[in-house]
Amino acid sequence: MAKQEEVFKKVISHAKEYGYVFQSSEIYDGLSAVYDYGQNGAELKKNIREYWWNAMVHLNENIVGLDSAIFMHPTTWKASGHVDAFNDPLIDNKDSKKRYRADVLVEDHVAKIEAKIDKEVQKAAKRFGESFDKEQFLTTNARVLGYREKADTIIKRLTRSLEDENLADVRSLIEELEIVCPLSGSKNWTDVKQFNLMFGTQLGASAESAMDLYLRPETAQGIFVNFLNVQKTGRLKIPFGIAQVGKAFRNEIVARQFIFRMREFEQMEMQFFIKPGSQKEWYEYWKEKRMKWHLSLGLGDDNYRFHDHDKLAHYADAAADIEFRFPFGFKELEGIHSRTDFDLANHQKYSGKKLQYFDTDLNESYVPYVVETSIGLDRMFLAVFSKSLVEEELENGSTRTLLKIPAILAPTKAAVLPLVKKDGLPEIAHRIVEDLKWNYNVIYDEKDAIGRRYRRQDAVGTPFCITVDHQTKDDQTVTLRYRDSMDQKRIPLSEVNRTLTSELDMRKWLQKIG
RNA sequence: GCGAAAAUAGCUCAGUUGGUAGAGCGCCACCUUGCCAAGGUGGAGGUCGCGGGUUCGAAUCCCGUUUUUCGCUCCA
Repeated sequence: MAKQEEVFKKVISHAKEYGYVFQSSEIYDGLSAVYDYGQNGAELKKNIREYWWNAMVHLNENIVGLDSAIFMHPTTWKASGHVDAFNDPLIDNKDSKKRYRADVLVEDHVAKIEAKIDKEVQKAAKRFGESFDKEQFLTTNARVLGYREKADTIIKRLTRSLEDENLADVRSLIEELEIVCPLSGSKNWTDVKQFNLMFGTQLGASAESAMDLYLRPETAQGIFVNFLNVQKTGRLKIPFGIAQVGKAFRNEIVARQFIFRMREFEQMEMQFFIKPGSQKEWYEYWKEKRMKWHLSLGLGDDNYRFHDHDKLAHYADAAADIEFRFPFGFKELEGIHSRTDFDLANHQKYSGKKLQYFDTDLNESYVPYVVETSIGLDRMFLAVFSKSLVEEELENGSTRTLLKIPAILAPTKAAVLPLVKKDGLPEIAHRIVEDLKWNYNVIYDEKDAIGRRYRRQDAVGTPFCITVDHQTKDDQTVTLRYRDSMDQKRIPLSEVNRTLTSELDMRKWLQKIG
């Protein structure tokens, strides 16, 4: 455990030291759970985004892209369920220091009452044997009716209090029911506090005409509300997908673990629209497809695993996470959800606009079902970065700090280095940079001994070094040095661009997806 | 949000019973070397997270606060 912590600390300081991730507003003491990406972080993030976009949008004929706005009509969030579900009334127990959802505490209490009803039913069934009529018993037995009424009254009062945002009454309810903390058995509760996980803001410059808005807590809804626009203008036939990358915002109660859980984060989501009833097979299809995408980067197959959800979100009929072995353990990296027609049907209901697809094969209209893949770009960044950072023991006993980011994602693809900064070598090196920069992000470095420059590039994650020496002037060859193996080979100057092209060919990487 | 720990140079850290801040690495300039870092010379960089208090005097003691990490909790 202590070792894990050490590794994670190293990841964080390396990310800062080499211009990948800085804390936001650092000169003002920082802002909690908000981070900025530096010169190299911006490149890595962009490359991950591109790798995803190519794999999803360009390599699938039936998937198209979208870039919808962060602001959306407020009703969107009613339809999506976020207004209700993202508002949690929470209560703390002062003795056990545990926090609970107040409504869940009450619901659990009601469940206990309902368990008593079941018990009565079982007892009666035993007593009456085959002549037992369950329906009749439930509607006539005095004890059962008493329990029933009690349960209904509680739920009604809870529902009304929540609707009226009367949190004081929720607390009174908990006290009147003498609900105790499951852990400490204590009835020593704090007030019920409301936590809104969505960020609010206003549209309109003057206060009177302002409209309350939320910053989107997920990008998916932008896809759903544009479903018909895209389908019709793109002449798309089911099954088809819409993909989008963009910022989302959540006012997390606890946002922690570096860039793993931030208040402002970036999602890469794809909503795949399908025929109702086919969700099971598409859900399996995308689980497998997405896992292959991850494995294509070669970060280590045993660092990934599926985690199937038992408890499902309000919209889903099946859900699984792809978990990654982060420095602090296996955690969710991507989610694959079978969302049924929950979102489209609700938008249809709230907007009064038909969101249906006419299936020419079946000769009928229906609201499509949706299978979603949703990956956190920042989490993917952390996965790549943390797994790439290694300290390597060399044969001579020294250690080498190495950031072996997959070459396709590396911020800088190659460093061009003159062996010495005289005898015309810098000029040749500069010419190489001039040539390569049209295709790749490359840098020039002439400071310090060549070995040190190699190590510098190792630490910042540059996969290739191209070294110009005196021999270059004689036979037009340079040394190509590989970051991971430290191997070097001589190649003709004229081959440099082609060699990089082959090493960095997205086809070569993405074809592993199959 | 509760509890614990921490915050000193870009990074990692030292700093004695309270007496005006140091190292290593890194960075910059010049010299030297020239295919796997840590040769030489010179240099830049810190109101010791921030704000109060105690004191003749605070990086050091006290209170508050911010940020980070860990545990609990939460996580569509």
